[in-house]
Amino acid sequence: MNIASVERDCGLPKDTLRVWERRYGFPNPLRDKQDERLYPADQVATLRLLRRLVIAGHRPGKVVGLPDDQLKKLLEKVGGPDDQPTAHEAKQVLELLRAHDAVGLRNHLNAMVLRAGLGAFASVTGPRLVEAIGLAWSRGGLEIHQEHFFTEQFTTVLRSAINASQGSGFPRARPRVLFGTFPQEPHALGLMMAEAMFTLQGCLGVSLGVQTPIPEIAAAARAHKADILALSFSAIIPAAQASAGLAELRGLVPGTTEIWAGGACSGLRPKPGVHVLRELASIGPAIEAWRARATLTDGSDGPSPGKTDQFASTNQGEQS
Amino acid sequence: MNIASVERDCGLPKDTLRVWERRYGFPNPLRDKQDERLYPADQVATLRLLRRLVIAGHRPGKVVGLPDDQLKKLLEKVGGPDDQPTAHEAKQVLELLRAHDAVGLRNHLNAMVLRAGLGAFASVTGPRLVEAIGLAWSRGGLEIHQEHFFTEQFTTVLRSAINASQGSGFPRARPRVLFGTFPQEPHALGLMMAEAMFTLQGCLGVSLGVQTPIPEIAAAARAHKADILALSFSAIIPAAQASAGLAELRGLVPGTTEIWAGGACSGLRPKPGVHVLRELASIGPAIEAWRARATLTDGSDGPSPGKTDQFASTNQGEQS
DNA sequence: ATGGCGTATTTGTCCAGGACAAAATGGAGA
DNA sequence: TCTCCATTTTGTCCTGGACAAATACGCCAT
Repeated sequence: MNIASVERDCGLPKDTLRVWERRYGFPNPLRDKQDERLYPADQVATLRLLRRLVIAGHRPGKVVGLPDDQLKKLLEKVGGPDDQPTAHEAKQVLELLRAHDAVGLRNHLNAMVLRAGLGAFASVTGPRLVEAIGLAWSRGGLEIHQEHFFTEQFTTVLRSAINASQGSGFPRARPRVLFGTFPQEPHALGLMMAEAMFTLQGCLGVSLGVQTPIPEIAAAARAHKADILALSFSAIIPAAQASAGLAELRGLVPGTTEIWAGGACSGLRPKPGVHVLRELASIGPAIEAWRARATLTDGSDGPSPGKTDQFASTNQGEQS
Repeated sequence: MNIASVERDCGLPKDTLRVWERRYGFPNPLRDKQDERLYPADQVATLRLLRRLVIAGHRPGKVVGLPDDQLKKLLEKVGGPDDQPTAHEAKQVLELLRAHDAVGLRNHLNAMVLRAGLGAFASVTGPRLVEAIGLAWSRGGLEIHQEHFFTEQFTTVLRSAINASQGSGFPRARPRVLFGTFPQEPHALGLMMAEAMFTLQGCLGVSLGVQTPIPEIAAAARAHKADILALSFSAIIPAAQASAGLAELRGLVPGTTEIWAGGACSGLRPKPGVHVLRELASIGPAIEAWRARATLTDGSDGPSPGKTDQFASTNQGEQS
């Protein structure tokens, strides 16, 4: 396996792979006749363990080079003790995942949506479930393909629930909302849960999907005459990048378009012209507030700017 | 904009950006105080044009360094003259896209599915539409965000059609099908259209989504006891990589699991243990053939291997 | 003990410029 | 017109050095 394949499969950049080898002596790939690195399968597997540990907060210098069994022992400890209520809710999902029961998983997720209602599912149950699955993965209790499989089923269930709720209710023309993520952000579930929350308020949202270049997001916002630009940030986005990207975006879209940012990214801070919604449940009230502002200013061009800080709730429940 | 951002936004690897600069004198980025490249926005825009031209078959040595207006002139010529029937079908969709009409686009796509029926849509109309949109993009007639937007709407419509058809019809337990793409392949539409074709035959398919590492695909196939592993390849996958990946995968899954590969990738060739389906419409007959083989061998462990070449149709209509 | 702050270490990303194989091109001969 | 071989083009990989941002550590004051 060459260095480009390892980069794709493990998510570790080429430069990082080379510098780990230089500094820590691991990985220790073979070389082909042109002196290019050839990574054996077992080292690639170890690199995947290492990536999980690094994401979980371990420092490369402390863990790179350790034998596999020690790495696995460390992995079991990440994330602290099991969160009881979450564990209970997620337990059955994990069991279905481990049993590879596609039909059962789909039915179970559908039942969860029906029981909780779409609003509670998208703002509370769903995020909690996604977090639990991510935690299980980082502990090594799930294979990558099981996480892919979960994502796919979750997407299907939530998407059809959104579609179903779109026709009903009280559809309103405004605010017009555009959804998207930055190019660094491949995580689609947080975005979709946000979309659900907006849909429940009668907004007909339009999604660009994940990983759209910032100038393109801005161009789309202008083209759609969006009232609100909703961006989702998972924990993997470095705080500085999120901040810089939001500033760039703020400069590219008209002042009448509000920017709402949410997600588990720790570096998300409210700034002039950028609202931060710490949890998905606050989307509903925020839309109501927007509409109140809109009618106040005659509703033709959206609300006037200002009153930013009412969005900066202190709660920090949500995750991507 | 630093080199990593440009890599993400333009899809050109860092090494390529540096070597173009060295060889052709373009791009010609500024430098910050640590002597690192800073790309101005206009050069990034030109790089996007260049990427389109290179994908369309132009050689970097001939086009890198040319002024923007010449590049745009070249872009208008790529893809040959308009394909008349396709152009007619896609015209309204393009108009809706250019008008940023979310509701209209959704309704139009839904109407297309209803008019053609899911089978014809997923195997003929849909691929043709996707190809026309891709062509329009490579000619510069569409912004990136418009293509994202189209993908999102297309996904939503097709996904709900698949869901709706899943309950009805004559669900059969076999064959069990697993869908996925290689890590290099981010294109989800081809995969989903294939999923639709399988679903119409009563298969309850399970999707891993895009970009799953090959060992993980194999692990999932074993875990789900898949009868068929369906892989989608778009034109961006180099022939050699597709071939090598399929060989690797073939060695990792049991002989009772068939591998079916399809898509616009030119390098896709049938080989021992790997079936190539050149067009989506051939999926239906192929499943019937599988079932005939399955009952022949008592249907408990799937059909015996062999009779590979019946799948290697000569037609080449499909695209990813 | 606890919290704030300045210094030291760690870590990821970038650079230059060379090398080479795979792919594409072009020309010669059948 | 087609096939085959030499030549050019092109992308990706290499080494080893550099540096800033992030993180940990030691110190002092409360």
